Amino acid sequence: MAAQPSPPRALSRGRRDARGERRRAELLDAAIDLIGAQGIDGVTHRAVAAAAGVPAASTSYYFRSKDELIHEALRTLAEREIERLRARREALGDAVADLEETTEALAAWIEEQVTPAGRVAMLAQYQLQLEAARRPEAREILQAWKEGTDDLSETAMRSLGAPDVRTSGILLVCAIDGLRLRLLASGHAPLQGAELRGVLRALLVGLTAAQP
Amino acid sequence: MAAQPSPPRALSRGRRDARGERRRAELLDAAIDLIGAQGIDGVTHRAVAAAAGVPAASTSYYFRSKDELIHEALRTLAEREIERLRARREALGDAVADLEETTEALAAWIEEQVTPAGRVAMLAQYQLQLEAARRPEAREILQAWKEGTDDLSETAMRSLGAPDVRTSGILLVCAIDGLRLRLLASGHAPLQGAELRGVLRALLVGLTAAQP
DNA sequence: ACAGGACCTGGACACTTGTCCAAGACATTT
DNA sequence: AAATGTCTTGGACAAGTGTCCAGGTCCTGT
Repeated sequence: MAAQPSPPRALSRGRRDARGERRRAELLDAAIDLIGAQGIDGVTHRAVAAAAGVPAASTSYYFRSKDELIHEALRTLAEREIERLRARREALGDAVADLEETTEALAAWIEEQVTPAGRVAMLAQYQLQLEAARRPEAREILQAWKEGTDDLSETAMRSLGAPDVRTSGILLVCAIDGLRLRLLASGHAPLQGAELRGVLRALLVGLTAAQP
Repeated sequence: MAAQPSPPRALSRGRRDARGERRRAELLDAAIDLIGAQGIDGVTHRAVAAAAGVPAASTSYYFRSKDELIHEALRTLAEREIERLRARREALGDAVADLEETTEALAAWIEEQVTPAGRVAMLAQYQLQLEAARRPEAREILQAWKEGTDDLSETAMRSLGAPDVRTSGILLVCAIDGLRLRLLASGHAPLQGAELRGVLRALLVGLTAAQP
């Protein structure tokens, strides 16, 4: 029996090469796009490889299994979005804010996400939420994300002088989540620019005024 | 050439027999459960048949294709939920309502849906919404459903004396949708009985008070 | 130049899937 | 009881899937 060299397959952890890192990232990007465009079950080794423009076996080289590929893709997506949230939160700071500017910021934030480019990320996020309803591993990924949105939302409500920032923060997050889902599902935007701002202003006013 | 008899396969429309109707309904029930428990792609001919306790070929006999099976299942689910909504709406009538009773009704409505039994229907609904973001056929099914929820929601806001029932109605629906999704995704209920009622009361107060 | 490792990939395997068929079981009408 | 149309189902098929392997290529350090 020849001395068995350390098995070359299925490394996927402990990489060294920069090329490898890059290709791995490309595969994850392709997987995220696929999740948004086709749903989680649209993610197959062959589809991901084709979308990334690489041969089929690559995905098996960089990921131990399809589950790991999907998991890593969702984790990566969450990481990015959390970073975006953190940046916004940073930009907001602790300054007291006007109702109008907050409304405008929110509307812009939402409209930016309804962009074709943003759609993918949103769809992938909702996919993740449904996944979380079923699999605890996904719940873990979602946890940090949720903290990010809650934090940003609380900050916004605090800057508006809301009495109970926790409750109203959660409500704001949920309302926007529901709004975005509605925008997604109905295809055409049911709430245009001015009307959307009206709705958001009403929501903010309501949440700010409410006493627990 | 023998005279070809009318092809016996793929009827799926134009049934006569009552047995057939019953089995078809059982298959649809099984499919709906599967959608809730495993997602839309958990629906396979064999899985549906197994869940319904019938041989595998049955599903192909009653449905022209897997797509038709899924479509019919989603349609059936929507039909049922719309009927539930209509009944609620009926019960509400046009009476002026107390903030407390509306809060209580809403909370009960939500808590009823977080039941294991209700979870399946909720999950299936969100699955449908994501499907609608991708396929126009699903959008059609969702349309009637959305009208039902909006109608009920507007009625509730009107009975509370809200100034703009359309806007606040939509917001109420979206907020509750977001809340339910959060409940689903986080597994454990993050908003218990009393706290949930607090949040809902705040939301209703806010929406009622807001001036457009 | 060369060795060693990481990277890369064409091809193969077992398995699941959607769909179909042909033959039988059953009910109802004649 | 015979006929007729529906229901029922075991089995088969091609297509697609996850995963693996054996051998290749490329880069980096010496």
